[in-house]
Amino acid sequence: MFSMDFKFEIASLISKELKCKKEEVIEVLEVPPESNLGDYAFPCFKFAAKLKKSPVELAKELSSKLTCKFIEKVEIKGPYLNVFLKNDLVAKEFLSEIFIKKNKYGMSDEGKGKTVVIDYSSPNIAKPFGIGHLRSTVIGNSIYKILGHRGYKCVGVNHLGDWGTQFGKLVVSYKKWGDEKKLEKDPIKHLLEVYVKFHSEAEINPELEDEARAEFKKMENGDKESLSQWEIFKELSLEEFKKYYGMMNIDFDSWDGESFYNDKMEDAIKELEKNVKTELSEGALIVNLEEYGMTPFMLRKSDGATTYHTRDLAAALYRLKKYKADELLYVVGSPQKLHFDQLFKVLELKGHSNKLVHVDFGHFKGLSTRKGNIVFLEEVLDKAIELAKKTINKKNPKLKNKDKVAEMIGIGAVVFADLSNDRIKDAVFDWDKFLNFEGETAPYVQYTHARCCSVLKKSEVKVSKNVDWNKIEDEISLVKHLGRFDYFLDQAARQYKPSILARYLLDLSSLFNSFYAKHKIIDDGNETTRILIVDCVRNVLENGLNLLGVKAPEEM
RNA sequence: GGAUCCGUAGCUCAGUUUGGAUAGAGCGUUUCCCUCCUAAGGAAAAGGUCGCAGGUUCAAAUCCUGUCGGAUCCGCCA
Repeated sequence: MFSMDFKFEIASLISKELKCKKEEVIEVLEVPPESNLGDYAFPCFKFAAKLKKSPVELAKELSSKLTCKFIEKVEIKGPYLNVFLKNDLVAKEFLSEIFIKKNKYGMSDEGKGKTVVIDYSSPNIAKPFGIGHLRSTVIGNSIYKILGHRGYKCVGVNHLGDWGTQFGKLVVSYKKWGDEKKLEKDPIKHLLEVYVKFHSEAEINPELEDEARAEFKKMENGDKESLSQWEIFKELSLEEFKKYYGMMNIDFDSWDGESFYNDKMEDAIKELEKNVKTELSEGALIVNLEEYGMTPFMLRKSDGATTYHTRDLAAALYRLKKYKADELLYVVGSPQKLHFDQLFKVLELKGHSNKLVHVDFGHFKGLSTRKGNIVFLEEVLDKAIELAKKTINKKNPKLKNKDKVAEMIGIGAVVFADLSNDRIKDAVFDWDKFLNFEGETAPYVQYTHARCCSVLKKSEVKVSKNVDWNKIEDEISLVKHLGRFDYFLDQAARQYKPSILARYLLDLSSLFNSFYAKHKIIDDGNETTRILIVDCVRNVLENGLNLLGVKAPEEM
């Protein structure tokens, strides 16, 4: 925010000299790749041709005229004009702001008055909560928090996969191979077992598929027996899912899953047909999307049953109406790209101009539920927590609340590992990546936070913003990075990429740790200023971690 | 056959949307650094024809075209 002001002021100085619009200068004014090249750089070659001068000439001319109270010096480096700001003024702007705003630092009213409905996590009932579902869950959760911080009203929807022919399969296979005792003992594992068995048996015996379809038809028609079986499966699954959500401190505003829309599909079709032309093709009701280069959007199968197209249409219409949503976000894997392109096109054809975004992400390679080849979230979290506990016992055996801290660290490591890379890329599941506490990991950032807390606790100095700003020297790169929090948050929000925030926190931690190793903070003649910086770093780290859904322990 | 996404160091990735200054991290490898605020840390070394080939430009990892690898999707599963 404040750094934008510096940029703005420099741009207006330059534009005055060049007699052009301020915006033109702002657009090209950049931040140099290295800090020894200054705070802002003006690429003279972008204007030189227009003014019929060589870039170097232009740079020379400008350099003598760029003076103001916050500019330390101006340097010509090739065709670039590099502007250096005065450290004390920069530090004063950034640090005072953080000190005053505390955990509200980085908030903005960017999204004020706008409601965004975010569909995330959305696991399938009666299937294990695998590591594959973790991505949607943690990415969605973080986007929910980040957008909230930027002023949006967020509605988090867990669109449970609790309906469809798969439940026909499940009821049929449970009837054939199910075991009540096994179901009681470990419901999800047992249901997965019979589900996998169904698929292997169906390969030899294809009429099983028909049987499953018939069973689901019974459910749709309200058959009590089938439905009560389904209820049991659903309840058992939800119980387990909520355990994980609790561990990760994730909650939803709505749990309306697929079954919720069961009685809203016919209305949705009618509603759509008011504005969009549908047609019958091979007995199925479709919206032809050929002219948009897409395959048809199928509303009803030839046997009269609705599809997930219909269901997602009904859900979208419901969300737009009920929450008066300005934006709909779907945090769903990239294999469903086409599906959402189709859905968005149909909504557009219906006349909706809302922002519709498929926040897509790559998947873990080589994992598939149908083949029973799956990594369980429970196992990953448990192992991470266990390892964290071991590490604590080794490194800090006197720590209080060991169990609680181990949970913060273990879960943090897993969540962060999944968030820190660009969501679009496919990932190879690797235990070492999730169970690593060094380098670019949550424990690294958490450790940095704990270090800050420790210093603050030991120092006798009271944190205050009445410090000697002239004593800012080596600290300046750290301070400047603190000032960029707003920019990176904005980018993360705009691109729906928590990874941008995660990278920022890693960089901030790295800068702090370098500083920490090089300089003493307590009893070094400059304690008041440095303590303020430590307090600000701590504040931004905690704030940033929270927005990622990771907790920041004070000791570890 | 049609469409989308990915390809950067031994491995995992930033940087590509908005083209600019010697392409950055982490892991692993090789050295150092705890009588001093938490070594889950810090300092340094080694490691790259940015898949390949063209094109646009004063300037390309970044934009365009082609091509090769890998992944994914393409109406009666969700």
